[in-house]
Amino acid sequence: MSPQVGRKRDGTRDAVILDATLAVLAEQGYEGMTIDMVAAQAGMARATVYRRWPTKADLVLEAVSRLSHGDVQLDQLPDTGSLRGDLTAMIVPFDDEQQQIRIHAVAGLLALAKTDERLAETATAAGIGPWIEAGRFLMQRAVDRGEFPPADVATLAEVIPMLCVARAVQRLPITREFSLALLDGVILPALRGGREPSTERHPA
Amino acid sequence: MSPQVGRKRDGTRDAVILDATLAVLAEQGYEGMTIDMVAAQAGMARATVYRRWPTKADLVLEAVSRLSHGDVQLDQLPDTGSLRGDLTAMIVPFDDEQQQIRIHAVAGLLALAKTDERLAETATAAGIGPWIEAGRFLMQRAVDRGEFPPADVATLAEVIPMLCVARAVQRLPITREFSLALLDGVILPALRGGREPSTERHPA
Amino acid sequence: MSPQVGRKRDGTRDAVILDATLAVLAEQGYEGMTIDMVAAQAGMARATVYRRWPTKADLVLEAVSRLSHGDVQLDQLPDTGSLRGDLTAMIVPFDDEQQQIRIHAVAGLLALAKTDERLAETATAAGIGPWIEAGRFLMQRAVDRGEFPPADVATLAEVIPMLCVARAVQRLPITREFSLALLDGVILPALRGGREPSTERHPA
Amino acid sequence: MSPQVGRKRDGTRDAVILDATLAVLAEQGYEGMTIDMVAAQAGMARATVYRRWPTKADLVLEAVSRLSHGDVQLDQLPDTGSLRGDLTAMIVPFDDEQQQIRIHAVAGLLALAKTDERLAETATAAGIGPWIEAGRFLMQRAVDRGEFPPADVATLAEVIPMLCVARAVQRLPITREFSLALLDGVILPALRGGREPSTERHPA
DNA sequence: GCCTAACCGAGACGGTACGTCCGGTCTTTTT
DNA sequence: AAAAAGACCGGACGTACCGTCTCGGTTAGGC
Repeated sequence: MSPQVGRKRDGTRDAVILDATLAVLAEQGYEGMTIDMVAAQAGMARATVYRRWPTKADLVLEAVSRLSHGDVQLDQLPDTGSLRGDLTAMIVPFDDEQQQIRIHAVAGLLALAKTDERLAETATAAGIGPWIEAGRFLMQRAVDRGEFPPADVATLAEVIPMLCVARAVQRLPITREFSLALLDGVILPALRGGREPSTERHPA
Repeated sequence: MSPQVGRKRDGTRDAVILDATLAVLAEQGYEGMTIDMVAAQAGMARATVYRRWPTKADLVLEAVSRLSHGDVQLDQLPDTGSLRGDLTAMIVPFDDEQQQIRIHAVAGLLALAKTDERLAETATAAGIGPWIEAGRFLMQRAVDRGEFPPADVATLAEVIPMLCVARAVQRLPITREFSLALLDGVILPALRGGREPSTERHPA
Repeated sequence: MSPQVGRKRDGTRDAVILDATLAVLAEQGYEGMTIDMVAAQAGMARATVYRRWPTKADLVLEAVSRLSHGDVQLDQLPDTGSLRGDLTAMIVPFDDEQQQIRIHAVAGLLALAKTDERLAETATAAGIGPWIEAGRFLMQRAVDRGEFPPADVATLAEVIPMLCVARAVQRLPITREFSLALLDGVILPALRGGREPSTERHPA
Repeated sequence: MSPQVGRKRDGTRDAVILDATLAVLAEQGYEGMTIDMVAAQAGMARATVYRRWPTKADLVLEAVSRLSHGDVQLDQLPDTGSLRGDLTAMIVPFDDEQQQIRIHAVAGLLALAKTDERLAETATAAGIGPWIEAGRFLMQRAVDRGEFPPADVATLAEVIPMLCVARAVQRLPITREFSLALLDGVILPALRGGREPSTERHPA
């Protein structure tokens, strides 16, 4: 169809630009981020960025979307035998700097949700959706194998990622300790607590 | 001290401007909001806005900060006898439009958290801080009177507000059903579950 | 008729304001002049200025108009016997600072001529009109008594004032030397030259 | 030297903007002129104007400065044999509309002379300087060839241009008749009159 | 090995919001 | 009622950024 004559677009630049976008986004937030900053960080011209993504929003959207590739795959999830082990194994690598950028980028992106209709559901979904989905899968597996009684797994799976993003918005560091506190203070107790409303008092 | 000469600043206008700010912010997000829009909505000149707040960020910051006044008071919290009753009573009024604006304004403000250092801790804290604090108080009281075993109340109290904001960011409505699902699916089960790690399987 | 209750308007302030206007106008020009500057220079509030003159243009107009009062009167013109003596006598007092302000104020006022229709003919007329008129009177008298042949006195009378203003516009000082050069290099030669076109060469 | 990378600035736009500036300036004066008006008149964006001239004053300054290009050249002055013929030939083309704009623009610019130090000598010099210089050249030539006795040519050359500007300030039209009246009523008589002070009466 | 089309860097351009400043009006307190 | 102080409305100024366009120069392919 397209004879594809002429110089080919340098495909390797896409990734460089997206990385630069994430870096600037994490540091400056959406407001403070400038296409010029991204281009400078990536070491190329503004036009090269615009040739690939028509607007700042598109650029940021794809940059955050790419976060879902390559790190969390449902078929490579840990299987330690207990949910706590599984989730801990998943949480630990989030200590590295790459993941810090990831979460802070999502936080920086929230600016757009109100402005750009398309980002409404996509933004956070792309950034932390796979994380949520992985957690949901692990929890459901634990329930299915009888480790816990039936529970509102879908809602529980959102808790850790969302509260991590909330911390990022407040410029607080996302430490493993914090994630583990959520795990032991909210997720596991909730799963142990089961679905039925508690009306009787617990035994003193 | 100062004998206060000259025409007095019309103090009632501050509130009008802040209300207009919240309305525009909730509808357009920080990006889409314009000082002109706010001034037009408030029915006054741009300069009148700038006389009070030097920058758009300052204006939005105070608008959201004011959210913490007048609606949630620790000494007027419900006391129904059970935590579920208390939290339900607190959740229900959040159905009204004023509270919708409040939450959506916080969501619209997140854009700034990365750009403006001052907003880092203040933004969310001012918007939903009192809400979190009230929940924490009610939960602690329930634990203290033996309704639940000891728990990480501080963390649990953040869950409902944060996830509501997260929904607002995604342009989803904050319904009472959603809040109650969080209550019954996360908070109460977690409190019932207690602090100790569960290692044994639950009885089938 | 008017019972004239309340505090009386302090009539002395008008002159203070007008003097301040001239001073600022001469220094800053019309563009650079601010009502605030005038009020500060006069040591009173802006409103006090506006109560007397509705607009900046009116204020400046009257300030410059007042220049025509009190210093040049047709019935008190010098009469030395020769035109050169008369004009020299009239020129000399223009060395003082008051007259410098006068001329520089006229120059500073020119800004308005294009903007404000009313100032079109009034502006320069008020500032230098009496000066022109006095010169015209003296020249006509000299012609009438036979000191010079008939000449286009009306036009000649404009030359010195206009070129002085032109110098003021260029921020050059208006010295007596300059005025005398005009007198001896333009006015008197022109009057000597008479009205008839010169076609024959002058005798070497 | 500089390899001139990037899109080239459209050089033709400078002239369009300057023409628009002169047109608006002549019509509205400096006060009434707006960068938006100029941009609209020139058919381009405000930023395009500001990219070339940082301030309104700079723009107007250059617009008026450009007036000195292309119309009065010392090596193309008329040579009719008599000074009156030369000056008349030079005056006549000033009837056209382009020259009207020129003079009125200079008049409109005078507003700035006091505000902007740079305009002090440049403004009028650029607008009417070449005109003055041309007149001075023609007069000096006439004196040199013995058409007139020695005279203060430098001062005389300023008379016609300055009084024309003065008329423009007063919103009066600059007609050929007016210029000729100056020529026959001031310039030529003054040249005929010569340099020596007249003390004796002219013969009846 | 050249031609051609597309790429790239650099920056002009249109448009729009920001935050400042000033002219002119209005309000409050003091004299 | 005038005066001092200053809030208020309206609008222009000059800056910065977004997204588009244009320009030289370079780099693939296809012939």
